[in-house]
Amino acid sequence: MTKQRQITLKDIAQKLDISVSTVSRALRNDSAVNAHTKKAISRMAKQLNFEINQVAQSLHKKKTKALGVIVPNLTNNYFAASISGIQDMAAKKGYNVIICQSNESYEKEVNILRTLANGRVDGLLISLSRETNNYDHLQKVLYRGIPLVLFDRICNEIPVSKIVVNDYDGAFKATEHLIQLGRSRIAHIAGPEHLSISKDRLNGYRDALQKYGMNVEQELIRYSSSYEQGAVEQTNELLNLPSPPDAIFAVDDPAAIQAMMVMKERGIKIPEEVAIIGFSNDPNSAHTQPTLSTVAQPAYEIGQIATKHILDQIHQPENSISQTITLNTELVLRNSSK
Amino acid sequence: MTKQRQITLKDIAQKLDISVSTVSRALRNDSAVNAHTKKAISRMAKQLNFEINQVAQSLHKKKTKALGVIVPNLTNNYFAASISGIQDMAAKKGYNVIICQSNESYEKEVNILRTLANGRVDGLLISLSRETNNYDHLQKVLYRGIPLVLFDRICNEIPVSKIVVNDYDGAFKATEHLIQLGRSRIAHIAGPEHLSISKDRLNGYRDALQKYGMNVEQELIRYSSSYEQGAVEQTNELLNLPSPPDAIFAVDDPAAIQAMMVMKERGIKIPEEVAIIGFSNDPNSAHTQPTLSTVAQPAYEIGQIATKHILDQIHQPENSISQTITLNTELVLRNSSK
DNA sequence: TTGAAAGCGATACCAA
DNA sequence: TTGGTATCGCTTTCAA
Repeated sequence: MTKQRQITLKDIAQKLDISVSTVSRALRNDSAVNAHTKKAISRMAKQLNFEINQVAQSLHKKKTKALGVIVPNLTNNYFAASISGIQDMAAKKGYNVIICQSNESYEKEVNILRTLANGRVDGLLISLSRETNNYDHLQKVLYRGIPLVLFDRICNEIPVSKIVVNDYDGAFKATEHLIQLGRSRIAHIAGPEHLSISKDRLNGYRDALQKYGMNVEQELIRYSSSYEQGAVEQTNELLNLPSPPDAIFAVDDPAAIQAMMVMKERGIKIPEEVAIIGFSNDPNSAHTQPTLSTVAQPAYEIGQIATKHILDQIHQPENSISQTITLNTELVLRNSSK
Repeated sequence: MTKQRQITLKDIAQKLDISVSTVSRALRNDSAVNAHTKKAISRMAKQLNFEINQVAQSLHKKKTKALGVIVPNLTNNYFAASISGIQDMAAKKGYNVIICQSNESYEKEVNILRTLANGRVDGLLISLSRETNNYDHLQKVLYRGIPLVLFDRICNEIPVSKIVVNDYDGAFKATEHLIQLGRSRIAHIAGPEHLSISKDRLNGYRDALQKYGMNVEQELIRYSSSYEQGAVEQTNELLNLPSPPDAIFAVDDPAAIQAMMVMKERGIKIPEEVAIIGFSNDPNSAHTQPTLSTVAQPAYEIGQIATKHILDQIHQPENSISQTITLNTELVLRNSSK
């Protein structure tokens, strides 16, 4: 199989003995081209199997028709769903999506951002790694005039559009639900301390307790140390307390599911002894035993909305203002909190 | 915030009153550049916050340092894990990954392929949509000399490297396991008919039955019609048979989980009345009630290997031969088949 | 060791 | 309606 050289405008021009400019115009359906010429050109293009070179086009137009996406982890259902939303919306608008995962590493995030920002993409959608608590890399991208939108794992230090769910409200509702179930020692398995989602969910939890006149006990709030197995450790700590919790609100479904595994191993009855509720409505949560109550986040929609925003910014950079869009969550009650 | 113009080699050259060529050489650490000049250039580059324009570089080199990936669906755990493997390996070798989903549509797959192949990527990794049974679009890409590797959802009609698991063997082992459990009416919830994975798994199922002297009954083999809810229908059909099955081998875990839901609704005891086993070792399968037996596929590794292969082809197109790499599966026995 | 100039492929301005 | 030419930013050959 001989590697076929790429067909260019020049090839078509030479075959038809006309100029490259005319070929270019004709293929873009410029009205200032004779109908006959146009027809001949498009016929020849088809015959030669011509496909335009997007790289050359990008260089000239300074537009790549590509969006960059950086997420902590692709295998997390939440991010997979968001990306699916991003990808569908981008495709609809004629954009490609370059996806990178930071693997929860700040250093990787910085590197990826640097390479993506070098003319490869017209805009960036980012969900921050759990390690990220310095935002110079984002600031740099902004300074270079590249549109940027944060989603889910955002930070408040950077003035860009952000798409999030109402984490505070979701956490509040989840905690309130456990209270109304009659639980009195409600623990919280918290997320990485400096992430805004962790803070917001923790605050929702705290405020719900306070609204119902319950104490916020520090020993019932546990932060994870490692990402993968964090909740295992936290759950064990909670269950080992002299006075263990009778309910747990976990920062996300993976954490909740880990907690459930620990409790099952220890023979603790869910929800009779300990009720539990997660966050994110991971597909897994509908299949656990017992099925897991959770707070549903519209992941796919977040991806779509974030994409719509970045495209708006790309197409009309002048009249686009940074705004934070907060979507609502929904309590999904299942058997783990009955 | 004023949009900063992109810094180019020319800017550095002008500031230092030297030529663009020298700047280009220096930044690539060409030995034929005076050490002093080099130092001055790299200092200036840093000072101006210079980042090379990859699009211009790509145009010249005819290399984009990007790989294209097309999968049917990003939210499927199997594909998410494969992509994670692709992405990690690609990043390690300095490549970006452009990810697209065909949403199981042949038409979309063709379109995506067309746009990606236009100079955007140096190679393509594809897992075919369930609708795809014409391979002209792949042939075209091959003819244009763009390296191509198929993984998981492959076809045998195109002479390229393929990375798959031993679907036949996995299915055989799964079916054999059900037989050894003492089950006598073992059904198969099959995948889309023309996909090679469906065929191979079906054959493994058939041969296992035959090896043990059991009949292959057509009524116990059910193909899904729609993708999303296919297994629901198939399961109901099976359970409504005059003589329903006492075991089910499902083409993948999502299908198996759907089947379990149907059986639970109908009050059928798993595994006492009907044992079930899936395929792919989806993370969900460890959390279902009962936990789901399955056949584990090394999704992440498949992604890594596929990427290694495409990179080999890109770097040494001459001595790369098309080969099919078959990875082994592993039986994961849980409570749904005890 | 350095510079000038051509070229990658497409677009757009200015002339004709 | 068409063609010539400069340009996008970088690389590379040829000459100096």
